[in-house]
Amino acid sequence: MFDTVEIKDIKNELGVLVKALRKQRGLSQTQLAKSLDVSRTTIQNLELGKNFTVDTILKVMKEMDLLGQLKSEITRAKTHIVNSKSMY
Amino acid sequence: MFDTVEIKDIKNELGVLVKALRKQRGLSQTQLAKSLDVSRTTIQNLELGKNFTVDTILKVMKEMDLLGQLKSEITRAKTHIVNSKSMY
DNA sequence: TATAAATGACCATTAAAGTGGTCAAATAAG
DNA sequence: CTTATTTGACCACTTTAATGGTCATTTATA
Repeated sequence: MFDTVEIKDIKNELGVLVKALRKQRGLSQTQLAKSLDVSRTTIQNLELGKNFTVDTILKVMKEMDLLGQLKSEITRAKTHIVNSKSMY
Repeated sequence: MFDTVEIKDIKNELGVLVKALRKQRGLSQTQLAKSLDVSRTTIQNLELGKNFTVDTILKVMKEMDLLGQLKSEITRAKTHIVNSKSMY
């Protein structure tokens, strides 16, 4: 019914998304890296689906004004837990 | 109007969320760490809002069956980009 | 088409995440 | 209350993400 989503897939998807967001704003990897105070290699690895830290992805999301939305999602998830019966 | 969300805040929120999910399933840090094949220290740092890698959080989310939802969110975000005029 | 800019790939080095261990304090269970 | 379990805090060590650089190839621009 639902095929299993792999961690590698998610990292690849995130990379593609970051690249799209960057292009949308007309920035090169070098420009984005500079404004986030990270190296171009870090941006490159992120976009290519390698492993990276949350700090890196959150810096990108902050630059793209996506932190508020993320916080909302987390709050939503938390509410969902509180309202659900344990099941375990 | 909107107060700025800080990266540190998001990491703290994520930590609280992971802890809640873990408790919901009645697991100790040691048990969760073992099932994800990471150290307890890694789980502890994640829950306490320290820096960590995406692999770590994605392992947790996979265990909690949250990878499908995350993929949906990413797809949604991508669609949003495609449909929006550049503005930059 | 020629030229410039951007990207992917690689490499040596540095910084930091992850590991496995211990111990004291907090929480849960008896 | 007493005991057992869990958790937060450290610490030395290992692994790996991040850095800064170069170079070849792809893509955009004049």
